[in-house]
Amino acid sequence: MSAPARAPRNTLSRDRVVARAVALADRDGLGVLTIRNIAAECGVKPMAIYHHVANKEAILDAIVDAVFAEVSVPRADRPWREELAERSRSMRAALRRHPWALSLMEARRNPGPATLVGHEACLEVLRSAGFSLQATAHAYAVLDAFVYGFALQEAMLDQVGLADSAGELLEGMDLRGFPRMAEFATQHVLAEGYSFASSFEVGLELTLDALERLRAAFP
Amino acid sequence: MSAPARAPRNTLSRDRVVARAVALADRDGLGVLTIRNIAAECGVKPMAIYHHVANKEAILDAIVDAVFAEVSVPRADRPWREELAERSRSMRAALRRHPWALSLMEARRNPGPATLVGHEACLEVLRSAGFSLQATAHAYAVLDAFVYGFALQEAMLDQVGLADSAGELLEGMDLRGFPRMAEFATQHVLAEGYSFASSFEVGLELTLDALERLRAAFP
DNA sequence: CTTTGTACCGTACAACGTACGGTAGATGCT
DNA sequence: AGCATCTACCGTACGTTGTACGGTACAAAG
Repeated sequence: MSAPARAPRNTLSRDRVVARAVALADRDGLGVLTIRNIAAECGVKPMAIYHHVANKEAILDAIVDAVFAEVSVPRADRPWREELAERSRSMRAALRRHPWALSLMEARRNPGPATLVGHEACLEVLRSAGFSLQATAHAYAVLDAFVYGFALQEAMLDQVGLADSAGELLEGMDLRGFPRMAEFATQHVLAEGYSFASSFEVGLELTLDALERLRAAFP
Repeated sequence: MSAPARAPRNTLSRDRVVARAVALADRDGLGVLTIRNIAAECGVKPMAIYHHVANKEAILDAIVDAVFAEVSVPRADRPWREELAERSRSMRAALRRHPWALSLMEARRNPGPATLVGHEACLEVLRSAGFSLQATAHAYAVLDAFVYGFALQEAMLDQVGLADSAGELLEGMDLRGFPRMAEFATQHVLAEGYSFASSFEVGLELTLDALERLRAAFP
């Protein structure tokens, strides 16, 4: 009789654990992201995980940073507006691929390398474009607020089930007493070609316009 | 011998459970928000909770709505810009009093009455101010994105320990290789009178300016 | 004084994170 | 070749979680 199914050696590594954890969260949500499930996803028994990561917190830190690693890093030698627009689109796309990242981000304590590199690059772009320290602070705060906030709203809308045929949303929710929401739902949301996402580009351009004004206002 | 310490009747109610849960989360964070702790906070044994709420999910739904209930509701018979500014400030303040609310919001499935009332009022304000349905959709998305996103950043900064004397932050973090962050930290963050919060008013005004443009652009 | 309904409680269970110690396969030394 | 050592994976166990199920005591009603 051979030994009872021990995994071959070196099936695991910190990076593999993190990658499988990301895949698991993408597929089934944060709720099933348990050490036992991650281990199973890696084809390994639970306690094997702990030889590659300190604890579950470290995994959460790592998968958040993995999301940031997917975001395009802006370059200071090209026009700041296009670079920041591209990074913003890229960030929103990443947060949409990994909707669990937002609720995790808020509670993380340790930034992680990809996060830091991204911050550094954005600061470099703004400073190189002639934003003062004041203007940079305001600009970065305002732009990130828009991107994070928009992604958060998209995540919330997903939950509330706008993914379902929006007609059903109407039936399920009782809109008596909410005439404006009813109007909005029937005449706008249900209209041909509506998508919440379309507000992103509109808002992004307005926000970038605001940054221009910020640069002038805080020289 | 009398019975072993049974709580007097009617010590509990759904509202009391929710209120104690909010207080507990404010004091010690989401991590300790367990049924057992909530029960203790209410002076009651764990299973008593379940006679007033269906399950923990229902409590989470309820405390999120409790936060929204603290936010000022804008009035359509006054200037839209001031009303929405006031609501935005009020929302940010509420999310700062209850920083756990943001991470919860993303995953909530059932809006709750205060949430719905708030939405209705904002739509009413915009529509009454002459925003078209298109403009209203974009405007509401952009404004809420800014407010939620700003609050999210404030929550993240709290976690990363900007609350500590910012000098310590610098020592703890290794900023070699991140010259712009170093510059930013030493010359701006550490400067007299710096506060991240000051970007809120700046961003809010810019965002409200953007709404004006939106109204004109989508008639 | 009994009946009934409601509000609180005790116990139990499956699933969680993880401490602790064990074991097997690879590697290095002689 | 034989042995020691190191490393990577595993089994067991403990405390804590949400909550199903059934019990119990108090209040009101008849």
